[in-house]
Amino acid sequence: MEEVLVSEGRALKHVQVREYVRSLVSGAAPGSPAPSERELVHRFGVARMTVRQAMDALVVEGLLERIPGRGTFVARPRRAASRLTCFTEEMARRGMLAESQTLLARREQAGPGVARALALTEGDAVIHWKRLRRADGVPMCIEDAYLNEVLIPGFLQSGMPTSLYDALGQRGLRPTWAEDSINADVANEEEARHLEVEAGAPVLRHSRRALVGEKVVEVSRSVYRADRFTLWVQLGQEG
Amino acid sequence: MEEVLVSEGRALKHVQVREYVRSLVSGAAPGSPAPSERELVHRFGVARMTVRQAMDALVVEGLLERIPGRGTFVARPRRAASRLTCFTEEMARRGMLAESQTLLARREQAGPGVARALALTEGDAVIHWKRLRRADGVPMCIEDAYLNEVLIPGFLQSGMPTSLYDALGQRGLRPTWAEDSINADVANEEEARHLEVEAGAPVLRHSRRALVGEKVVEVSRSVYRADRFTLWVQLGQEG
DNA sequence: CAGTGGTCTAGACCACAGT
DNA sequence: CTGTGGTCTAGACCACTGG
Repeated sequence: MEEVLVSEGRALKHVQVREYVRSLVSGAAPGSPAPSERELVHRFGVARMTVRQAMDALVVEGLLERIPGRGTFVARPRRAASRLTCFTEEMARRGMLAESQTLLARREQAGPGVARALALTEGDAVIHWKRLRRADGVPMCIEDAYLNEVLIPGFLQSGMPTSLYDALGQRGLRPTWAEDSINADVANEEEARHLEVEAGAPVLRHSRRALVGEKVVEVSRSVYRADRFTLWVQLGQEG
Repeated sequence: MEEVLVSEGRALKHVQVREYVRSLVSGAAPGSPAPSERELVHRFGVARMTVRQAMDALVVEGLLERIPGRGTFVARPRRAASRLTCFTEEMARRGMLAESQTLLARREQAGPGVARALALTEGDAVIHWKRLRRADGVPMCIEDAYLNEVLIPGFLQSGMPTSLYDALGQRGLRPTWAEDSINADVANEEEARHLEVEAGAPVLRHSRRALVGEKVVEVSRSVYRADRFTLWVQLGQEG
């Protein structure tokens, strides 16, 4: 929760120590030793509690692991639940090149369904963006998204990005939460034409409601070619 | 990581403070104030850093929230990612009654694929359990599961449970991690017969590899009627 | 203004690892 | 044995909040 900021002001000591240690161990192999607390006390001329505050943050973060009597070490990366990604990022993760062909991109007034999903009032401005998505040149999915216009003024004019979540992130609006539903269906005529399959071919239908904090930034429906796409989810017990 | 234990020994002070505060706020409404740090200092006769250590743990845990200049308050429950559930639990969550018809339940020797998935050696003993699952009487899915026999000796003899994860939990083996894959397909003849749909009807295919710690306890493939079942997933940014 | 949490100091003793 | 992290003390000053 505590953050950097204050571009000119002096940095807090525990932040200095924390970032120093982070830079030391970034890229280090799991199991590598981090500096001992007392060594950092001498190097920075601070109290040990200050060093511990710095190290605590990195331990909670999962970067370091303490072993009493031995020292502090780089933790092996904890199993990570599925990252919240958009199509572009997901394809990149799979080593594929994502391309995008915009079928529709305009400002609209929210209808009742979209307004409810975006937690807006009917008639509020939304951005409607429909794209055909390819991976390594092969049609993969049709994505039909609505964005809350109030949160991203000038989005349509700013040149449409490739990676939606990356673009949102640059505005501090990268989704932190998503509610997805997934089911199976068969392609209708229009979908089949775009996806270059036979009508009636199996498809995966994916709906998403993406939030940043309490604000809904995106709702979308996507239809994926089942012969080209399998969804992967990794779930942990906690949150 | 620090834990209670030492049934006879004296409890650590920060643990005493932590558990005192936890008991105070358990059941309290979000936004209710917790005792101030200095109040706890006086009540327990400890240093403020000790109190802060206790409170820090509860803040990291998500139970408390600090507001500088105001105080410490009961946090509203953070959004929870999808719980790791089995069919029985998932149907219960939807307010439906899960029933189960065993199609096959026996001890087998692991074939190459199952052995790899369960992190065993080919020929190791596994439990093969195939069931037709109904919700409110309607066929919903066919689940074909393999369990690591070594981890659950006598499972077949102990009377098959309704909720697999509940039964595993009673042996301390409730999965804490799952790797799922989901895609769309059409039902083959046998599946269609069991699910009481036409062959070629859309279905959702769901594979799971469920672990507790580092041990793989279950691998399964399920096929769901797409007209009766939609998968829901809630994802957070972190883990 | 008084009260809160945020940061920080300069020590201390303990249990435990490894040599 | 030395060095490590785990715990704890008794203060201090700060920025911020609310009345």
